Amino acid sequence: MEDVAERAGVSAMTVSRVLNTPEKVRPDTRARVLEAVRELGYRPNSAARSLVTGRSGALGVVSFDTTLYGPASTLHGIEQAARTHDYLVTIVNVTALNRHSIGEAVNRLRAQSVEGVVIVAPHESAADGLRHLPGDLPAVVVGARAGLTAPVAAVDQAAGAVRATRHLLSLGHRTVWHLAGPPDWIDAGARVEGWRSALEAEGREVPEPLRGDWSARSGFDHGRQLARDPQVTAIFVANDHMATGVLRALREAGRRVPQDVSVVGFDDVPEAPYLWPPLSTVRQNFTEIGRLAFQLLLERIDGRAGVPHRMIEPELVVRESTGAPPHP
Amino acid sequence: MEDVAERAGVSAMTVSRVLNTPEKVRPDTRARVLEAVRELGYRPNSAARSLVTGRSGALGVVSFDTTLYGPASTLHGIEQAARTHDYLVTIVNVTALNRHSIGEAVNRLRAQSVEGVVIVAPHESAADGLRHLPGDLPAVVVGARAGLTAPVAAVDQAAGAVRATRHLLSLGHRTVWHLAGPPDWIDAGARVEGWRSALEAEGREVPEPLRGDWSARSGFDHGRQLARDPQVTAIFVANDHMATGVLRALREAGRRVPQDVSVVGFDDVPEAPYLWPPLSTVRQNFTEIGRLAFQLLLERIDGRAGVPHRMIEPELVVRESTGAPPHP
DNA sequence: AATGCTATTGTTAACGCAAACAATCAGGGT
DNA sequence: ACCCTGATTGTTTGCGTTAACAATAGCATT
Repeated sequence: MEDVAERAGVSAMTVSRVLNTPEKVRPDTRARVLEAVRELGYRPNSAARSLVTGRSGALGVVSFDTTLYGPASTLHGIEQAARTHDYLVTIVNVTALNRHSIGEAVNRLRAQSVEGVVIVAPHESAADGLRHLPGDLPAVVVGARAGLTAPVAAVDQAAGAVRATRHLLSLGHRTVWHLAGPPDWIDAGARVEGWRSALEAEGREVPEPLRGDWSARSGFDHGRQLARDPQVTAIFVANDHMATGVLRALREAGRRVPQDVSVVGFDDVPEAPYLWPPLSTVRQNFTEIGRLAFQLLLERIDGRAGVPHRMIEPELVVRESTGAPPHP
Repeated sequence: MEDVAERAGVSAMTVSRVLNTPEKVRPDTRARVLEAVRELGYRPNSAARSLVTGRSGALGVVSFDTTLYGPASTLHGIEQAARTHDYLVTIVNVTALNRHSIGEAVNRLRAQSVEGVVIVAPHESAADGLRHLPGDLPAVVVGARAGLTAPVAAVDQAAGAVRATRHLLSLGHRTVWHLAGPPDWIDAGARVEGWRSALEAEGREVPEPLRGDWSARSGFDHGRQLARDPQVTAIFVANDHMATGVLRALREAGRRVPQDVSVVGFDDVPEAPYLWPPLSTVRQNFTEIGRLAFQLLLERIDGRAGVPHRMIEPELVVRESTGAPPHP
């Protein structure tokens, strides 16, 4: 910086001003400085800058397996929003969501002086870790239950499940079976609750839900079981990947979709319209969640606002995997 | 740090040593210092540390849309490997891979003092940007053609295409049609070349390849066209998502898979075994690519080695979407 | 007891930048 | 000509850490 200053015939401080508050420097000197910067290929040192300002321009994201469609999209949304505000995003994947692993991940990020963290924590078991977040680091949680000290951004999973279930009932099905996600996942639990409440509101029988693990494999396995029961005419599957497996199981068992059995998924993955048949599903806007999480975090970093909890409404997308039940 | 030093009755330098080179400090003083650190809740300031050491402990990853399965998995592999070596990973997504956008992304990362960058750049048009990388920043490229100044880690796409094509020929098909990826993608081009060379090596007719855009939708669209041609008995599709669309198109046209038409995909996405029928495909180990890229980058950062180009061999996975051609 | 080592700890300075305050400059009014 | 004001630029200082060197302590050897 000193070299630049000398070349432009000004002091180092003026160079600093040109870079940070250009409007406070006369246009002609500003031009001289910029020219010198260009000629010397000068790049400010971010470490020195954060040392003195206390700001790093970096955010942390703690996530469970960003290979999954949901977390990957959320991360993408966060990164997009962060980029427009000149923040960089640093990620830490955790293989388990418990108090220890979350604490460690947050500490690693904090050691890098991130200004705040977004924790994508859709597990019940993460709750403990989330309650013990350091109080001095701005944090936002995605997809957790409310009631934390940190703001939460989430999709209203239960509402989505209600819509899926009502849709199937409105087509004339007597009741709706449910292939749920793993017990520890908050989203899975909320979808079960939504499904159950929708059935109960109409006074329908509530079958025992099955438990999958989100994978197409588990959808296939449980799908075979459901296919054997002629009573089953409508299935609400907790995500599209499992629904993919269910579709295959039904087909192998000779049950046609949607003539014999209707299927609704959850997520609306990009392939959903091109499965066979095109899958009716509940779309959650992960990118929007990411954007929202970033907004909340920014408010926190800037010291604004309290502990808002924001819900995003999911949207039912009706395609060809749902229809009226067969006439017996 | 001064406070910790005082509390432990040592100098600040000793505190620094306890944290960085604990073996150089007597066990009892080390214990005292650690105790003081704990009591005061002291955390070293990474900005000050990198200011003086010139190392930040952060890597950058520039990628095109980490929502896609391949880039997401690669990123995951990089992050995993980085974590075991105490590096943190900062990501920048770019929406286009040209010289300008790559340069900008790299500059943003460099402004944050990353020690090196991995560029996931499977586009032909990225080549220009990759040739103009700053020479003073360690960089590794994933999925580009060789011939750069930076090391390249890539899956041998052509070899995978050869395997897929040979597999179909060995089942008795006269020739193999190809639904390729977008022209600008290096992987797409390499797969076309592999497919073509495998056909030519056997003296088979080489049909005009179709061009999709990786999406299930484009697979569906082109699949309908292929389904109309009774000559078509074997299709090599450049990725699994498009193959998903092709399967649906064939089904709608009344052509059975694999009895009438065989289909091979590429990638082996987690859902591939649960499509209907289970998809034969070429598996590329993205996680391994990520790990490899990190290794190469680490060598670069540590000043070891030259410009190695490493290829990973993909693996053909035969499932139920391929079989012998129909007897005419 | 003196010597020479090694292990351990301390002191000084510098990393590159921006905050706070100080100085200077240009113009407007009297 | 003089003072006042606001705009612009400069000077000093400190952010928290570690590298480099200096000093001391501890111990074995003669």
